[in-house]
Amino acid sequence: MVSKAYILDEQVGFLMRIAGQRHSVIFQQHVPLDLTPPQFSVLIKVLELGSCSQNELGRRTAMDVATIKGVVDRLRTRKLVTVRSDLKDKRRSVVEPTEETKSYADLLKQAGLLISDLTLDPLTTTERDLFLKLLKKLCS
Amino acid sequence: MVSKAYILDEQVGFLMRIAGQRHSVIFQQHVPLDLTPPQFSVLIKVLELGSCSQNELGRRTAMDVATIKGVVDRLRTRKLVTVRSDLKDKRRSVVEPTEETKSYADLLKQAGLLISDLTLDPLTTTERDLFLKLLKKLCS
DNA sequence: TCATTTATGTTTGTATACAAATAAAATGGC
DNA sequence: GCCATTTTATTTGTATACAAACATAAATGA
Repeated sequence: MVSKAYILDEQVGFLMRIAGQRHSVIFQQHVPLDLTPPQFSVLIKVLELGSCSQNELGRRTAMDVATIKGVVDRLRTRKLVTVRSDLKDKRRSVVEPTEETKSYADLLKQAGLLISDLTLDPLTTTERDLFLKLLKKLCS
Repeated sequence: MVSKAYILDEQVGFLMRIAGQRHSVIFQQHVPLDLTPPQFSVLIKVLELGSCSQNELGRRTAMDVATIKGVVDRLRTRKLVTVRSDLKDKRRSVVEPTEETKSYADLLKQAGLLISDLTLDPLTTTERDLFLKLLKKLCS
């Protein structure tokens, strides 16, 4: 009774990790301000919302409470966001983009589009749409 | 001059991260021995090779030299691999599976197949093949 | 109102992930 | 054989990622 072959390099989890590594390299080469992907996500989201509690920001960018705290802390240290406590709900930390960050808004979005484009470069237009459609199905 | 819309939740990098999170949950629920994905990959690879230097193991599982060191160290602590220095090439650390690990080989592979299957569950058979084909294209 | 539950944030600990610097050993070209 | 280069491994530092425990504040229900 021989078990079915298990080729590590063909498993979906392994391939997603490798594809993610390639994406990281592209990201790092083209992102402004030396942002990491999580930092970039938070800035984009807080620019979109204008103002948001730290925990909600975490949920909207799919980050754990402990993870979002670290990311926000580092963005605050770099003065890319401000953090203040909410007077109406004393539990909440309100995160907002700084003026400097607002001035980078367009640049960040353009870079984001370029990074996505370069990441999907090995695929044709048709394949890209299909890949994104299937990838979305694997997100829940 | 308005910049094109940038929807974070539709970017390939963001979606890959979310899909990876879902995969992680499935992985954790079904992997034997409470292994992490990198630990699992290393065990599978070292079972396949029988014996391998630490750095080569890293290359074969797409891990940085510093990362593979930590993974191997933790597997060694748990007595799932042995590490000895190569007499022919004194730079090398030779990593090998323990007897216990060998006895788990089939179980690990079966779990790996199940995890991949559950991860791809939202897709039809045709979609799975297509997704994996496109994903491979995005790996280099 | 008051006790229970829920929500928000912090802290600690473990495990990747990778850049960069270092050290030691092997290899290649001459 | 000798030197420059390459390979292997270690160490340090930074940044996710997440579980778990904790404290505080808000909401809820009887």
